[in-house]
Amino acid sequence: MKVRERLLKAAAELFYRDGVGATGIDAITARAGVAKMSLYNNFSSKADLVDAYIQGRHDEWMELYRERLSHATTPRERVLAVFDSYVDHAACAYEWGFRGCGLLNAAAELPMGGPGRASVAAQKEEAERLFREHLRDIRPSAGTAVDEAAEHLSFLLEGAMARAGLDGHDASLKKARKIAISILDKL
Amino acid sequence: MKVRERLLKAAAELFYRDGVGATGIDAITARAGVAKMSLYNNFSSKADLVDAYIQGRHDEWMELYRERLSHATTPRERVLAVFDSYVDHAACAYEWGFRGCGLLNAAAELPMGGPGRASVAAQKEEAERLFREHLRDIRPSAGTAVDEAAEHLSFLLEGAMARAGLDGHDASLKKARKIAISILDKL
DNA sequence: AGAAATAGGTAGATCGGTCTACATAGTTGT
DNA sequence: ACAACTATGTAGACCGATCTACCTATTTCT
Repeated sequence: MKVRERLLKAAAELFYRDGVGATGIDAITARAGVAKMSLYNNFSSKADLVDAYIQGRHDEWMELYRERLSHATTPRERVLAVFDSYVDHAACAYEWGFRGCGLLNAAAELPMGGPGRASVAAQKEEAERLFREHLRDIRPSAGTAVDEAAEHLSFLLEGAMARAGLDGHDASLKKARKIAISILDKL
Repeated sequence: MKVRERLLKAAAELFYRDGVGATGIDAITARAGVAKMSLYNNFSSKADLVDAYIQGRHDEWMELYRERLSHATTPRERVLAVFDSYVDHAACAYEWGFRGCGLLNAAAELPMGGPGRASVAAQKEEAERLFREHLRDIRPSAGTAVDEAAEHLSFLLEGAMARAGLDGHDASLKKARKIAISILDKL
């Protein structure tokens, strides 16, 4: 594994487990088994590494979602695939101790105007957009009702993830999935 | 205003705006207009101050909720009072720049086993408990349906707060309140 | 008088970031 | 074939700044 990948992997683990601010450069390079200069040969700064971490988590989730999507046959299953991808991502984090959505946790530490928060916001908007598209396949005639339902599902999912992070397990996420099913039933 | 209150007020502003880890004690004492030693005369450590900050935010929210509750006449209005108290708390934060739920943001920075995370989790459980009690007044006969609806509302509310924090305004919270009304209609 | 708060400094660690000196491996020129 | 060059990485010292926490001597308030 190349140096840059080792750095990203080590940073991802430590940023998620201990937080961005609490993780020092030395801890990252030590865990990656890499010289400190190698970090600055691959990233211009710690902030740059943080941005790469956020982008990496987004890509990681998208891959999990696409995998779920490929096995979904109905629009309803495609809606639930978003929930399942969140559960899958939570399962990935179990080995380091589940602490909720890494993107939301990182955003909580980032300053208001920065690119990191914007990336996290974009991921949440994308999840809502996926809901909206699949819901439109279920009820093509509905207009703003679909938009509201997509927002509803997004809030439900993100709230369950926040609660799950506090609890340290994904039970809330699975309950939210059940609630989502009953929402789809009433749609 | 006494020294301890000035410290708590300054800490609350800086912890919320910049995050817990990024805020040094010098910044807190400077903003409070207080000597550095006064901090350690009133709090045993920064971690102790952080715990007091979390407790203070919880109390602050509870007061806003009780104020809303005192003007609610029906169980349905008491359910919505929880949403309104969140909107009220968000409005308090506008002068420093709204960044979402201060408790969730703080929890994102706190280690897993500590008392801070437990306090935050307890606040979220309390909000869900309030939902559950008021819902039970609406539908006393229902059993697990009420529990599920309370969880549903909790996830909806927390998710909307998370999204609102990323957006920097409380529009999502107000949309979640509308969705909550339609949930109550279908109950 | 006595308690509480003040200003300011100190200790010791850690932070992000830079720098030098050296090792290794692959490529190039002759 | 063999030396020279380049790219990449390592180990570790080093920088100024900042961090938490504690200490002392002085002033303020009741």
